Amino acid sequence: MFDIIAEPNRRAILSLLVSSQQSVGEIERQLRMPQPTVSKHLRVLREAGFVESTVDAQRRLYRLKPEPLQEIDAWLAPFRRFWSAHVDALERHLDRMDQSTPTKRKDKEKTTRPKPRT
Amino acid sequence: MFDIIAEPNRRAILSLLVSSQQSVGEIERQLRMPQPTVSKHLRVLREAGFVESTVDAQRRLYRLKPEPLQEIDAWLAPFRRFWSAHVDALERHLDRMDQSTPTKRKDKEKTTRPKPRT
DNA sequence: CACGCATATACCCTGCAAAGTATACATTGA
DNA sequence: TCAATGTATACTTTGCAGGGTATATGCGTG
Repeated sequence: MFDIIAEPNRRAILSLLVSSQQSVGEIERQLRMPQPTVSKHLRVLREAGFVESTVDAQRRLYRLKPEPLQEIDAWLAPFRRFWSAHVDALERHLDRMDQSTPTKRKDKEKTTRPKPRT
Repeated sequence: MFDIIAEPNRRAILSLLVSSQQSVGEIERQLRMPQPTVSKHLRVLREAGFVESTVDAQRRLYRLKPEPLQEIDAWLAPFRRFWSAHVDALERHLDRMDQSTPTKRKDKEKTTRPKPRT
């Protein structure tokens, strides 16, 4: 599942399909990649359940299926909890620093403060 | 970035680190993988910014850094919109079904829908 | 200082995934 | 029926990532 989205072309295809379903030829033209490449990646995506296709005459229309990406989203959940906790801690820490050492700052190592936005 | 988390051992390491920082040896033991493997994956993770390390005598303590995973989370955003839109549409559809056929219900297994693809 | 523990790195080997090219298959329309 | 279009697949080649083994490096301790 993670291998699937590791491939940049496949991610591009998925991003294309998020707006609406597309035929192989449309994907081929928009992403400027050779047709066999598109077909092969679509096959991988289909077999992994990321997309499904319907037949429209000679064309095949591919559309997104949400489940696999939802699973990836689910995998991220513990990490989301992790970093939101850390943003909170950082903000509390910086708040205390700001009032306890308003004029001096050591900057011994990487005390460079990045933008603490989420 | 996506290549990084495509590797199962690396995902395991990241999942371990989400609870607290760990030394190489601790990771090695908990995941039952050879030490060079752990070190090599940690190197990849460090160079990609997923983890950072501090020195504690002969040990090195590795801890999670949130940014790269946050970017992956951000990449998922459009897809989240996609599938929630679909859930909404499905729910609206089912709502209409519910009021258009209000009296007839096989009140065996109540409103259990036949596995609607979310 | 020498040893032992903890970690990193060098090296080789193997498998596999992606690209490219050519070709097969299927559907439509004349 | 044939040609054209649209898509899938077969085959080969190549690069690279990951594993295994051995060894190097660094840091405490007797």
